[in-house]
Amino acid sequence: MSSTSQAVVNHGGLFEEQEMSTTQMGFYPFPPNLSFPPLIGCHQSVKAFNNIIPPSLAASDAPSHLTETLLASSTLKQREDISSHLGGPQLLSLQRSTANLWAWGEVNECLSSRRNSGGDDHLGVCAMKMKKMKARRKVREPRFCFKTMSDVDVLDDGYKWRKYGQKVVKNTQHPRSYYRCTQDNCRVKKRVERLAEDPRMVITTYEGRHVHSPSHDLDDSQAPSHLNNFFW
DNA sequence: CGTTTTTGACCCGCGC
DNA sequence: GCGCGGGTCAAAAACG
Repeated sequence: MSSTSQAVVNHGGLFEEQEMSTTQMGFYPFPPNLSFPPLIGCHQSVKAFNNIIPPSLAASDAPSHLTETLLASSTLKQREDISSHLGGPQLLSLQRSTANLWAWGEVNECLSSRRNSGGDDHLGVCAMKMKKMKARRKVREPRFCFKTMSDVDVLDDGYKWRKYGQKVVKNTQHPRSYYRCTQDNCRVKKRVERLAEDPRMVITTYEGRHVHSPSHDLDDSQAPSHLNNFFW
């Protein structure tokens, strides 16, 4: 377990691993394998991230993707902090595109609730807000989006996807593709689109949680038991 | 022939 | 109430 996704779990305890109850709605803004403490604390779950982030991106040779993920999930001030912390002028900030509006809203709500309550109970407040939003809107599955520079639109994340729609969204020249996990009873969806400002960048948005392991691991149906902890 | 992709139609939430 | 736009459906086509 020297590199790869297994190492992702061993993040030195910087993140407090928290179980997510089925009643909580969640958005997971931070990859847990960053080498510095989180700047905000929405629902953080190591399991969540290992489930959502494609193993190819969680690999140790792709740290820039994860820092971009972090930046994409942060406020402007936080992005500045992160950039100065990492000293990375190459780091990019993600525009608040329509693809991320919901996610941004959740981050901001969690941020404000933490500021106002301050401390240990922010998670509870956040969960309550999520519940309210769930009641107000339709079904809100946990969402996570990130961007990466890639020639291919669909990244190999270990799961099997079936395309069920494509749409040209306003003010963009590249269509947005809609995929659904092919596994029975698994309602996870993902959207893939290219950034209008920089077509080299692919924005992938995952919605929902897988109820199974990646298809790669299903080949021999006798995966090590500890793997079950990765996927929720 | 089963599975996946394509694509126009339809649905529905939201702003005006 | 209406129109717009994003998301989904489903039939047909394409693929392996």
